Amino acid sequence: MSVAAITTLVPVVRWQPDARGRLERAALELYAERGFDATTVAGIAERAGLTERTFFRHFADKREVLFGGSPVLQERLVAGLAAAPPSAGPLAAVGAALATIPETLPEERRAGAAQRQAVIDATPELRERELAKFAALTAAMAQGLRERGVGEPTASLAAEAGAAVFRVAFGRWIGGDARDLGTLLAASLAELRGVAADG
Amino acid sequence: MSVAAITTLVPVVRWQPDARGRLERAALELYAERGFDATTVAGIAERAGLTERTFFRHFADKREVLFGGSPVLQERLVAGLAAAPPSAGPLAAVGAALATIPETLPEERRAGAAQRQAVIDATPELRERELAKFAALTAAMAQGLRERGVGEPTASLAAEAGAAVFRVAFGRWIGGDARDLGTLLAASLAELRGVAADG
DNA sequence: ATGGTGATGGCAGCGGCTGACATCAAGTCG
DNA sequence: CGACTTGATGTCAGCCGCTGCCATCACCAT
Repeated sequence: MSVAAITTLVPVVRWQPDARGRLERAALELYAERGFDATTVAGIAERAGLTERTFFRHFADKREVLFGGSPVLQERLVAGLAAAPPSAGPLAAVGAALATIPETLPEERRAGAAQRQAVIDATPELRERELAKFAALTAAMAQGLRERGVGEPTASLAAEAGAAVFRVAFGRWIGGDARDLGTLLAASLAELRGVAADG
Repeated sequence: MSVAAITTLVPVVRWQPDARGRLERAALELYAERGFDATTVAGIAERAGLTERTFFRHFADKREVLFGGSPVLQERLVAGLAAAPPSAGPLAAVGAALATIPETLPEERRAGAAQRQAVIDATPELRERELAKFAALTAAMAQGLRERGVGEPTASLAAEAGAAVFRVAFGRWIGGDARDLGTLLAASLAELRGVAADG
């Protein structure tokens, strides 16, 4: 038996790629199968072919593993705000930022997003974390608006409005609305404008 | 030595009163002195003259001990909504509900509220819990408005507006604004109305 | 007296999370 | 080409949050 054959029996490369992604997928599967409370971090790591200690090197805690996409989304939104034409008003700039979201959440990810949301909705601890992520997102957008020269409280209000639009559109998207996310975002924003124009 | 004297050496009553309140005070003190993370539940219980096990009979977890007043506040707000005259519009009803808050948070509690808020602001885990409590409060107010016949999305928007007003007024109150909480709430609500009337 | 009730204590144990140290493939540089 | 560094992972010990289970015992009703 050659040396090459031996080294092939044992992993050729020391570590399989994308440890973080494997942990995220394993966690979502287990949370969906058994529930969040009945899932142990050791169990997640085992399914991912890793150890518990490694899990905590990638994620701060057992909840955070479901929110790995949050920083990406936040960066995109802030970048979208900065890229909006200077002439655009606060809500128009927010709309431009929201319009970049489908790049992060294309149609292929709809089913996965829905599964993830079902898990979150079923677990108080995860809903709490989701609120915190939303608050951070809203604060970042308010900051981005201020950097465009928007004053307070307009910046905070517009950011809150943007968050509300996202919530509504995202809920429709994972709820099975046939329209794509970009269309839903635009429609929800238009509805908000309609409501604001009334009473 | 009489039997009466002996029973006085050892506690006359089996348990000191207000175990829950003692735990709340001990926790706030320790969180303020050493920080949330450096405080153990066993330490809180010890300062309160109880055991760790008893702490968890009164509070679901280490964070919840700072939010014992939340259900009371929520009940008052919902009751205030229900008590507002039927002719009052959504935001006026919310204003009437907010006006009942100073009964729960009178001037004497300002210093304690400020200390508590400083601890919360210094601890991510506690800020997360605070967000959850606020969300619950907002949902309860939206529900109360719906029971007054207010439709969606007006009910949710008015509830969010009420929460924003409370946040602003409360922040000013614990920030040392000389006006009392009732005045601050009314002023903040008036400012919101002003903003809404503009662009 | 007798027995029920409710708040608390004591104890064992799981699991989340952390610090410290070891391992070892792959890259870097002389 | 060999020594040295780097970085992702493994291993282990240990604290602490949190829970289930059973015991205790003042108080209260009958």
